[in-house]
Amino acid sequence: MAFGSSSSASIADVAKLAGVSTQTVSRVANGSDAVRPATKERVLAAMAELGYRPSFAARSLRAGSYHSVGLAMSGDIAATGRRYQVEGVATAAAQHRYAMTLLQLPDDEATLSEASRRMSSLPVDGQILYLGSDPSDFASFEPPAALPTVIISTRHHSHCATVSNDQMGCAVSIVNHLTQKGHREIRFVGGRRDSYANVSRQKGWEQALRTRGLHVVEPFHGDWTADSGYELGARLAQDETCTAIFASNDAIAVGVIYALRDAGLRVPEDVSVIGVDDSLVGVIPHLDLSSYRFNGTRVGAIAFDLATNPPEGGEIPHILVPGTIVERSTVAQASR
Amino acid sequence: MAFGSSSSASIADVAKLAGVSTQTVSRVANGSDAVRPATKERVLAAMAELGYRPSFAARSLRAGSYHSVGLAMSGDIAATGRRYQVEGVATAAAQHRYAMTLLQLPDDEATLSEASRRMSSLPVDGQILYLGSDPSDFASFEPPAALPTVIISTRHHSHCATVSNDQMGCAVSIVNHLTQKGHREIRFVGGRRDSYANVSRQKGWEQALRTRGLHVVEPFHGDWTADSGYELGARLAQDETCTAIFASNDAIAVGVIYALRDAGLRVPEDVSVIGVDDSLVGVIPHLDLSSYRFNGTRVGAIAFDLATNPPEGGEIPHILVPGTIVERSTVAQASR
DNA sequence: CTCTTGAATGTTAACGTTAACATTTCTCAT
DNA sequence: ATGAGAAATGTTAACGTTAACATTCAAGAG
Repeated sequence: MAFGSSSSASIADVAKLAGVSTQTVSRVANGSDAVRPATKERVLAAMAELGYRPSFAARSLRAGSYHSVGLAMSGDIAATGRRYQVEGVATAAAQHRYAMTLLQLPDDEATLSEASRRMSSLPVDGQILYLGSDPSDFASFEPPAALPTVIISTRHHSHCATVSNDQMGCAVSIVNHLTQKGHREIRFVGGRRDSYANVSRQKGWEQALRTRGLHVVEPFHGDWTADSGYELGARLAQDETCTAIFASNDAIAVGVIYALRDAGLRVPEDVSVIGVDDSLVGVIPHLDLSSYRFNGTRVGAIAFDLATNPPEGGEIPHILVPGTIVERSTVAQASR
Repeated sequence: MAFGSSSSASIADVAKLAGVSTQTVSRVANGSDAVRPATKERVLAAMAELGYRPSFAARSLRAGSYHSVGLAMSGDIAATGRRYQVEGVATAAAQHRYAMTLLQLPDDEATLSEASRRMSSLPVDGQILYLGSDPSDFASFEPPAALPTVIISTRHHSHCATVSNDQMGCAVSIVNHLTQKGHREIRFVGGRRDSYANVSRQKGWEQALRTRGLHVVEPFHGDWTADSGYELGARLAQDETCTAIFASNDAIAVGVIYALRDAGLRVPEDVSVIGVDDSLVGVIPHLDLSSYRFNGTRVGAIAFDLATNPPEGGEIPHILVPGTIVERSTVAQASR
């Protein structure tokens, strides 16, 4: 058992103990087959005895790359909607045997340039910036030449590749889904007005309705909670013509459903309700809620690819990843 | 604008362009005040022109440390219960201006030794291992001498510092809370039997009841979902004497509440219900659920401390971090 | 004008690793 | 035995940075 050796043993210490050159130790450490089994044994024994740990610093200095991708974030790692994308990047990295360096920024330093500045001195070959919906320097930010940069953002950026969930597409899909079931009076119930995602969903909904020549009723907005959904749902219950409701997230959808039921309407027989994020599975008894599930895994995978293997020239990519509808409860239009 | 320079500029390139020595560039890069303003200007200009990015590899090779902590995980980063601890580590790291290297392991490689082996070649000064509830090599694992190791685990380990949420303490607190309100017939509704957390909570509940000489009724177990909670709640509704229910998580608690109400009981007037994790805030209309909230931030902070600043000798720490009860709905015992 | 002093800048060496090349050792056909 | 060729191992140099020390320079005192 190692004893008192303060700093870790280097390849030279191992070499000396095993009676070989450092290069041979290096070969063993990297699994080269050009080492005699007997020698290999001795080296491995020496490594074990000294508790040898290869120096990442020296290796990557030599190699000129880190085999690691950086992810800069502000706010909660695991807030709904965010978590799957973070997980997606981590999974993509794991699959490529890359490490991932996570840099969490305090909210008051959550700008692209600050994130990039900090990331520059970390061991990463590429960076993925995933800040709040709208960092203050979004337009003016220029990525460092030495570090391939990807922004997770619904907005297009003039210098950086961008990827994100397709918020507009989400709305269009949902409207599609409902119209295919015969619904023509489809209302939108929004979350916070200052949320980019919420605004995009509303925009997509409105646009999809107009394309089809359907009736657009000015939507209500709340604050993403079920209680706010309930309140807005109670108002919508007065709307005699409405047969389908698109809620901007699942909590709102749940609130709306409860309000409709409390107003004597049947869900889904009278009114179909669908949410977004598919975040409430298993959490409410006897409630199967249809929802739109984003594909965070794919967003993460694409962000990883673009950051570690940036396209040479040409267009700057702006990729919107579609999700899918998880159908559990909406029904064909019925008369009310 | 930089143009075509394939690999990043080094300190030597900057020095040459600015007409100074590399040491002066180094001084500027590290904010030393022993550089004349005019010189500093020239160096900064050269850095900007070349898109200079300091080499993490060279710096840490020189320094002998990485200023970074590793977190190895298996499974979902953001599963309930896990997310706050991950976030806690990330936050602690950010506060100390450390980076965090996240290593995600596929489920079939989720052993402590594999995690440690992979982490050994990453740029970290210490590692935090946070695998599933019970990795196969928990008992036999020996941490590498060169890498301070902390395991996030409720179990005690003979060679590694361990930290975790105090599951037993959670149960004891909840029983305390309910007995203080006068409840004496307190039932437990469990999640999955193969979950370490669930088993600990049950054990703590049983122990706390016995200490007080209270009646212990053999608990039901389900699968963590609200539907399973509903089913078990429906059975408990038959239990005429029960006045308080401790559900092993919030979804179960919700299921139980609905079942009790459907059986004609009032919650909380007839029966108080409390859950664990405080995970359902804002997602169910008009439902304020009392819950036990773990202190993941503190678990993360302690894990970070132990990993980056390991105690010299003496006892191997095993720290259980208590959470707090978030009281929203339980009431004093009433007759039924 | 010289000397002293301190500020500014430069030089050297070392951190641990591995690609590229050089050397030694082994194996086997003659 | 001998030499050719292959296999195993060794040597050198370079990756980019900065601490420690060395040198140069500027400014003020005498």
